[in-house]
Amino acid sequence: MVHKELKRPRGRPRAYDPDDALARATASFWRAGFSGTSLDDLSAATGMNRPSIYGAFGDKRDLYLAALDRYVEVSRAQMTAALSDAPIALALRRVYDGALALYFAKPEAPLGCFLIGTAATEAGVDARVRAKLGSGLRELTRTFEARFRAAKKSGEIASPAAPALLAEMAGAVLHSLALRARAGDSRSSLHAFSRDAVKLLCGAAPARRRSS
Amino acid sequence: MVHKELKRPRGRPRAYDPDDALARATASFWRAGFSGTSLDDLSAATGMNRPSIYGAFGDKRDLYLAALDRYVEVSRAQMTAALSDAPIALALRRVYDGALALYFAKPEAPLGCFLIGTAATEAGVDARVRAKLGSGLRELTRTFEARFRAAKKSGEIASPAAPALLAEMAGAVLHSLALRARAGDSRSSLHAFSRDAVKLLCGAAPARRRSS
DNA sequence: TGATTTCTGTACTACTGTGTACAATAATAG
DNA sequence: CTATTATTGTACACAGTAGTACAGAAATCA
Repeated sequence: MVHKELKRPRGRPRAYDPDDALARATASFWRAGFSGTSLDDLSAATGMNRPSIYGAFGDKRDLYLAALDRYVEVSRAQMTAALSDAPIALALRRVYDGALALYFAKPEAPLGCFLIGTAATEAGVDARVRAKLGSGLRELTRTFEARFRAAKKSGEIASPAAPALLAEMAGAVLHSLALRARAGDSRSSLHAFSRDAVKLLCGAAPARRRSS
Repeated sequence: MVHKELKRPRGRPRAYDPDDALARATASFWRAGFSGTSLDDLSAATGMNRPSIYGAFGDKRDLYLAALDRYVEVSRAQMTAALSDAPIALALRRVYDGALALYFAKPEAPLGCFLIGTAATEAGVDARVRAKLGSGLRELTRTFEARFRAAKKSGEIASPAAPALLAEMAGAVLHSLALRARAGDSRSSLHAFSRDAVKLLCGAAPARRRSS
């Protein structure tokens, strides 16, 4: 963001940063869901007045869909980074640690995963949300599967289970962490669960570090 | 329709069956969530007019909390029945099959689990909902754990993993099924996943599977 | 400078949603 | 039959909500 304004557009400049505003709108939706968040809430959170919101993002539903897209994109990037350049067990631990850091980012109330915490409800009435939720989750599973496949090939995995199954199980653990975080389970208990789950899925033997 | 009434109360008789009305209200909330369901929706679904709803259940939030309680109660009964009097692998398959039957009960749109589909969102803003969601999920895990503990004792389980971990994993599979059902995954793919997961958790022969 | 463009802020409309007042209704009790 | 009690149905009050019209403001362009 150093060299940003190469050419300023014609009219009055925006009083907000679109990406920052979308992040703040996401945070609002994250807390209360789509239906539970009003435009006044969004206006207060983003600092934008209503006409600016409409001008920038369209109506409330468009804004929510944009927030979903952004979340999926950020999650994918974070997960890909966590999974690369590490033994499978460490990689999985990094994925789960990163997820928990996100789910417990706000100290006042645990949020869990944005998709599970808000899109799952909206999926019941909005096919577009359901499609985004489904594709987001499936992509996540595919990413796990690719990593398990590689691990299997390189002999990291003791379990005889197929990579596709291990990927679905690893995804299930992530879903469970997300849900239970929002349900009020303690971070430490979820952390412990994630550690044990990794051992179970990757084989009880420690990958490259002493087992604890 | 008419049961044997012991003694009719004094005033004008109710035009509705409270338990049936609660079930119908649950179905409405299930589709659109708490905030997405209006009192007009609830009135139409239950056949009760608004004052009758207030008289019978209190306000909208009270009604939703009652729906949650009812759902947890029904789920517990169904799960307990599925887990009893069967080898662990069969018992787990019955639990998952029963869950999928519930999640896909409506042909027009997959609903998934009522808790995950609606309470997870509301938990972000309502501590009572969060508490009910949390206790409901934990009780479920405890039920799994008791069954795994018994299975371990009787030698049904090959895996060296602790019953508590296996229970959390079995719960995670259930959470994942519930979520993915609402996200639009096919029933058959979820059924296949549940079967393979049971094999993995109960320590049966490895499965060769393809991703779908 | 003045014209043009684009965004901002206020105010407003139209609608939806929750909760309630009150009279009518349908039963029982004496 | 009359009094009493509990529920129903209509109608309404009132707040919240989504979306928009329009004038003013802040920039560029010629």
